[in-house]
Amino acid sequence: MNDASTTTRRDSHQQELRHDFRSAEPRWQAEWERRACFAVPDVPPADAKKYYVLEMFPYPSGKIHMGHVRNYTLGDVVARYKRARGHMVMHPMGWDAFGLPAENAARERGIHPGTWTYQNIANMRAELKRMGLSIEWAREFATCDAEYYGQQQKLFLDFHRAGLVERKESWVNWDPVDGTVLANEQVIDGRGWRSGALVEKKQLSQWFFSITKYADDLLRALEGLDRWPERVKLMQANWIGRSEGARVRFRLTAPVEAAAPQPPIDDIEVFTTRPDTLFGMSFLAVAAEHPLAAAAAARDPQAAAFVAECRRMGTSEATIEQAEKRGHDTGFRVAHPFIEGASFPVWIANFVLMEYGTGAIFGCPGHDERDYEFAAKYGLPITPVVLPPGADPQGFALEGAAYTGEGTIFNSGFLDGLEVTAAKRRAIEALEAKGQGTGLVNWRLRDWGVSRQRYWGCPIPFIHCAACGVVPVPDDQLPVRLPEDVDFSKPGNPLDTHPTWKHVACPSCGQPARRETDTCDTFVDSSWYFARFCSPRAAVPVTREAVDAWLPVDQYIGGIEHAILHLLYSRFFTRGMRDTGHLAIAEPFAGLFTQGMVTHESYKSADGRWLYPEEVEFGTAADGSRTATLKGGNAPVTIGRVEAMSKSKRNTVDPGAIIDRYGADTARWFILSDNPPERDMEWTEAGVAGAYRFSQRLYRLVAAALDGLPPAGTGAEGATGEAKKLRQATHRTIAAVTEALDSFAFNVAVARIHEFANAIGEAGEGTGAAKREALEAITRLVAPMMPHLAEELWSLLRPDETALVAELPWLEPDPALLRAETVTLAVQVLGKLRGTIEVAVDADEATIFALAEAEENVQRSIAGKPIRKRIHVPGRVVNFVV
RNA sequence: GCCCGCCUGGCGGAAUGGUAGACGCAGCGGACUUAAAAUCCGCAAUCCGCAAGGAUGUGGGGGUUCGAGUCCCCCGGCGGGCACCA
Repeated sequence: MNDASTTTRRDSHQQELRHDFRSAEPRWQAEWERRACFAVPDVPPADAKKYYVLEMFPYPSGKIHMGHVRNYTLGDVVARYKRARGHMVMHPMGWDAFGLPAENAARERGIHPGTWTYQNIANMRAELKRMGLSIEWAREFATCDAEYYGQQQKLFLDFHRAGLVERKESWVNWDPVDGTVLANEQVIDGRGWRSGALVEKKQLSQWFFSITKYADDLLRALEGLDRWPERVKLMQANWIGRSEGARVRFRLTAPVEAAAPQPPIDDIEVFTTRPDTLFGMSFLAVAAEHPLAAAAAARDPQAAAFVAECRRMGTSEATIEQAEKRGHDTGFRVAHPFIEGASFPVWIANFVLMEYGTGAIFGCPGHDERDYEFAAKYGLPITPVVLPPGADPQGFALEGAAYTGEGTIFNSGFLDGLEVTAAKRRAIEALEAKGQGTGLVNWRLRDWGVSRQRYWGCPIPFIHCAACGVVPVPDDQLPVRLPEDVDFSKPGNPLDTHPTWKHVACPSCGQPARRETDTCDTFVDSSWYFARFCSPRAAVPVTREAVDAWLPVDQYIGGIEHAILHLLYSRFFTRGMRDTGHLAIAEPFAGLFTQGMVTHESYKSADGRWLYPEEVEFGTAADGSRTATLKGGNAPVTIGRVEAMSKSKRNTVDPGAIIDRYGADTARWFILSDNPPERDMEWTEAGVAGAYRFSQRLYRLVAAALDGLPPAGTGAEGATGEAKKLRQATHRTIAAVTEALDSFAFNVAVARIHEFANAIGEAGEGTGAAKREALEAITRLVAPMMPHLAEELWSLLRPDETALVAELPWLEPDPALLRAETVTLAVQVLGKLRGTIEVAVDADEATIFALAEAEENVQRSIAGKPIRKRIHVPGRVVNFVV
């Protein structure tokens, strides 16, 4: 099979009309670099229109993948387009360089995490540069640079001074064999991924950022983010999870001896959004981590066994909620706040989360699905207290499920007859009057635990002193650097097991003390990097003049998988930095675009092995369907599903190989042309080959026309006939591509450029100046997408021009050429298309109706029936109702 | 389990509530060539029909409307997130 890398020896004319991307792409990249086309000052001049384009920075895994290529291509189109529109564009790049994979590499291959990371960065930087991105590399940094994480430590201390940092107990996944804390993804079916040991929950004292202090503001401010996708705002709102309800105190019928040396427990607090259903209560349930569960476990081995079992479930909410609902009756009982003399059993339940509300619920199985399932399983009573509209209170019974809709309260004493909303209010009033509870707004959002018991992260800058407590590291001792000499052969956190690193003098009293050995969650690193880019070498976290000028990011682009956590943490961090005087704004990202994933077919050999695409050869079966066999043999291969590219499925395509074979412009063009950027795209060999053909066609279109073109600058005004038609196509395409780029419809922009290329190809002789105008226009319209080819074409069309396309302004369409003289209207009868008519754009309605009615096929459909209604949508449609 | 999306020809997709399928990929036919590749031209949702034309059609079912891919309700399939992967 022939391909783009085969040098074909044919007549010299053909040879001449072939775009040699291999020499052109590096040449233009060097020229952009030489002219510093993409450099901007930290503080732009006052009259500059600034525009900050940022793609989510990559984790330096070693090689760029197609997801990166897609992400950075999208961002680069925006950056180049906005620059052409007259903005001063900042477009930086860096590395999200701390994290688990570097430690895994260290354990598995004995390579130092730092060495591994910086090698990966060098590789990936070179690969990204080959894409021809309009990035200002002078701003580059990695989060594992001490210059970066040292400034992060300053922010940590500033946040601490501002009351945004606290220490709390929290639960982690603990691997008892490896002696390490496990990430959720390292827990597989309840076992540690390396040791295979059953994972336990363990309580540790950890560092937290007080994100909940901003819960209300983080929720309200979503409204103002008018250039964010609605679904992302919705996901964030649900995550923050504001709910109105009540805190209810249930008195234990007898005090319970607490497990730890603490005063006995005599009541349990519950949060509920349904105080209206209190009369439907049938049990109370606490989380396995609740003090009352501990008290039960202390005196009852069965309760202890159940609590231990819950501890083996891990900390992931998905695991907990998907597990079968199970419980254990503690034997304790609580009194009902309203029903004199009534009491209910207290259970420990595996679906109650300690982190939400108070870690305890009251169960009303009649009107809550989870409570219903639980009550049905353990034979607990189910009393309906909400009567659906129109139901009969005498004969009403729940049929196999809870009723969670609106209705009227019954079986509920003083609440009877009230609607749900009114009953909630009345119940809260009654609770408050009796001192048994209070109305309350509760949030699902929890404080952000940032402690990680790992080496490859930003050290948390505190020192533990027996005498002085937890003492901040003084500013002049920052950064707290990671030690270089670390031993990954021992279990546990290498910082903790390091012989000397943690032993320091207390900054306050000078006595021997211990350094904090926890490092930061890597989400902290990515929560302010966008601000650091504005003044990347500053000796402070950010310089005010730079961030005040450049922030917020005007267009942020990245994967939908970050819709909640990364974006929420960055919004929190920006508020924290504002309140500690580093910034003036609250919202970091004015515009957000979330791209889809890159997918590919997967392939499996007969023995069930995943195969790389380059190991497979394709053919066509007798029935026309595609077949696949192993290359260099004919062992059958199964073509599997199209799914997200992943190393484990081996359905990956190496961007480097694609650029070698087709060039960066082709890769970029295919990615943009395939589908809308917010959707998942499928990488196909045929698609990229098609994109390559188009790039060559464009080159031929220009190169073949050169000899016949009038000199540059020849006016095309006053053109008639063919030439005018071409000029209309030119200006309509400028308008259409501009609109498409403004709305992220890059695939539509590509389609319009294809149509335009067809129109130029069809344009007849004698269109001289109009043809030059068209070729120059198409060159400049493709420039954000295929920047190297555009420079090459521009140099052919304007050999004497000194400016690069990258330095030219965007084109403006001539409104006079956008107008049409006639318009085609669809003519419908009863909403069904029966014909079309061509009318002058300014034709009056009577003329249009007469013309439409006269149309032969329309006549046949009306068939003499009287017309009851005539509808005319100007420029679109005529509809007759008969 | 909970929250959020997506679903249109063989494939990717286009379409301010107004001619569904633009444009591209793959396919088929033709031109060029000794031949192939490359290139250029043409055809193409499905079914019926020689044609004119008709019927069906945007995951399935229902609704609103003169008119629904688009708005509303229910269902199905696929995907993202669920707080220590990044």
